Amino acid sequence: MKYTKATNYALHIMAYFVKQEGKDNLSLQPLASHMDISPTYLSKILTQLVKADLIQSTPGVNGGYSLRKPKTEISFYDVIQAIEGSGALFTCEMDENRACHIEKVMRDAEEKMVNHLKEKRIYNIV
Amino acid sequence: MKYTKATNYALHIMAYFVKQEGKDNLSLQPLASHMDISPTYLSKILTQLVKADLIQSTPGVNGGYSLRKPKTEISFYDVIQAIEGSGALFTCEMDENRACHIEKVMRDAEEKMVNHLKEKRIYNIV
DNA sequence: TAATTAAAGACAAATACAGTCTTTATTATC
DNA sequence: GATAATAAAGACTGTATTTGTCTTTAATTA
Repeated sequence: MKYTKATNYALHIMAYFVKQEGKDNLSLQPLASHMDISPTYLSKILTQLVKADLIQSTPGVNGGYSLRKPKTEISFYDVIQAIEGSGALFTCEMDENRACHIEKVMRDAEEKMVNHLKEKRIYNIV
Repeated sequence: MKYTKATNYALHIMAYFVKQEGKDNLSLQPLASHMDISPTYLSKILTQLVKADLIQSTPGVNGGYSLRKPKTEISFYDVIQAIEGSGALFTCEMDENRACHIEKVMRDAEEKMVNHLKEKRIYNIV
């Protein structure tokens, strides 16, 4: 569970979709102006959200993007995982074979963070 | 609280110091062979631990490094902070002025991880 | 004074991230 | 069927961070 700028964009984008739930498809250009991101960069992030089945897209005239699931089912974790994957923050590459006690503590710590992100839903903050 | 390879080295180094507590100063070369890190790179990490007052160093013949505090007082957090500082993992740069609700959730999540790292001591795992 | 040790800082290579540009594929409308 | 509007894909560049090396300087003991 690492974070980049794209993570932040994705979370803000999803929050916007949750706010606009029920309205028409949102297309790239208006979204880009509203979020103040370049359309091409935004496009890459949206494509990742589509692949993770959080939103759906339709090309062509009147196309755009819209939520795929009920808004109550979308956690912070879901969104971040869509962008960053689910790799651990910390990996010990020293004691290759045997279990590393340090890694264990670090993973347990990260798990507490992740659990919080699984509990919190996007609609909790719109 | 971000992590790099240097974080992992530092934690393993401190674990070794805790194990060796009470023995003579450990100097760079033996430490480097034991940890399998290049001496010059190790030196940079040790210098950071010295600056954070976790260990102390003495130059010259029979010099080296040794623990600065009672081993029961050294948390994972202390070590990581010495290497990485205490910057947050996640920062929202969008809503410059007003508080960002997304950032709030992310910071709360991180805090749970950090609290775990403050509770766990190095001597717990040696 | 010489030998041993740590500290500091310049430097290089590798990696990851942010962001742009161009081309292709799909859909609706005329 | 042609055209316009839209998303998807992929190559590419610039920048920042991290890892690691090398060289020089400073401190301490014998």
